[in-house]
Amino acid sequence: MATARIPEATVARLPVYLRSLTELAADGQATTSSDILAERAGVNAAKVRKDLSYLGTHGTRGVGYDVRHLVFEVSRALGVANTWPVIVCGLGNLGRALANHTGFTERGFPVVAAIDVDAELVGTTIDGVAVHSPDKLAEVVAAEGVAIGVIATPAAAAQETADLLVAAGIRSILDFSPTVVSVPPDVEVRAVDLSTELQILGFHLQRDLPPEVNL
Amino acid sequence: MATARIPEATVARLPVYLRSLTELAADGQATTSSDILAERAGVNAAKVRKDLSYLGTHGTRGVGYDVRHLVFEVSRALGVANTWPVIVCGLGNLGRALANHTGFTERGFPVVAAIDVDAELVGTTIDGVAVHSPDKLAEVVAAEGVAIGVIATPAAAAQETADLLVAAGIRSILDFSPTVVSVPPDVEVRAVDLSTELQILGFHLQRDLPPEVNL
DNA sequence: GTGCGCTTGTGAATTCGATCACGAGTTCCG
DNA sequence: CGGAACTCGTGATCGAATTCACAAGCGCAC
Repeated sequence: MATARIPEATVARLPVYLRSLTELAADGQATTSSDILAERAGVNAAKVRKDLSYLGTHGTRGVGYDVRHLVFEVSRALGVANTWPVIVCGLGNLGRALANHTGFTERGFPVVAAIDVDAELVGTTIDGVAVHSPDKLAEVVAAEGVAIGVIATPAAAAQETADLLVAAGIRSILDFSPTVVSVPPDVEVRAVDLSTELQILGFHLQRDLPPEVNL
Repeated sequence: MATARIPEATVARLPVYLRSLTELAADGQATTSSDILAERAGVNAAKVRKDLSYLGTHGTRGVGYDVRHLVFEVSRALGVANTWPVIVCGLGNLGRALANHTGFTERGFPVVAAIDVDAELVGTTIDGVAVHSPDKLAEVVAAEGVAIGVIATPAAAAQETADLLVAAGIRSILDFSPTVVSVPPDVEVRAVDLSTELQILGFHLQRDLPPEVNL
């Protein structure tokens, strides 16, 4: 019962397993194996088995896993039954795209509000999402039961936005700005930095084309 | 000269260091220490020193690092001098935001073209980016010297898109679709999955609020 | 020039994650 | 019922990344 500690690396893979399992279920597969799951999730079979073992999940030796039961187990581990309302801060290109993104609501992360400094936007709604001014943030968070803040502001406003979110009681932040925001230790920040991702790809490209030696 | 192997984890941090260093330079700091850099980059000082040591970089004991020199070293390691043209595949909410995003060009990743299946869009330009039909992909890639493909299509089209990119000779892919695409081993894929990120945050939220025991 | 405070660079220790390899349970066939 | 084929669960091993801790180098003050 006491779900022992699940390693961070495993947690990061659970959503992928869950998607693969959902597909398998949709395909009418009643049962599956670590090999098949591994193939679908793009990892190796031993890792799948070890990851699933942390859930206390029991497959059946010689047979495999029951797809529906595994969907249930992984869902429970991830807490998919819960709904975590999200607020999007910053309605530039990216913020707008995120506010509109339908995939979030489907997975239990409805975007319930947005924040922007632009007085023209405040008071309007964007795809059904009401836009508020930053100084209303705490109020909105409380009213809507917001659990997760998304930072999609320009870099210069990111730290300030993070501070507002923290002050409003938010403890989970998804940060798309190209900065490192600092927050109290009990707040979790996941940074998604598109430029960094590209730069990592660029690094490897450069590495694979070595003839160019210096600048 | 022979830049020994730089660990993957270090490569992923170099862009962050580079940003911090650029800020420090803009602030007029001529010199800095691993402590200050660590603070700015959100990591610890020993890690900064070890990471920088892989670059063969030499700071000065008792003094610290010369900011300009370090900017130069990190830039060279990352190959920032190079320009890697990008093509965006799929012009939904996210694809459009990415195509418009100005930050990419600034960092050497200009979006030079876009692909979409929608016949209404093909032939138009979105923020100066020409939209082509998927069957022109190889042609466009060759003409524009595209180095990196971004997949921003719906999940169902992601694998197909990846196959097209690979066939067109692309070896670096940034994948925003909530899927695992399979590609030949010499192609690098970095997956950025927004739903997964949210689910990981959700997992920790659930963990920190344990009173709810079962469902 | 000597000593002190500061900061780097790096071997050593530790932690964490990935992978291997195999024992054990299950099904099915003859 | 016996054996073959299959697949899970997991201890053991391996490797990568992080962290520790300290010797060595530098600059300044006196």
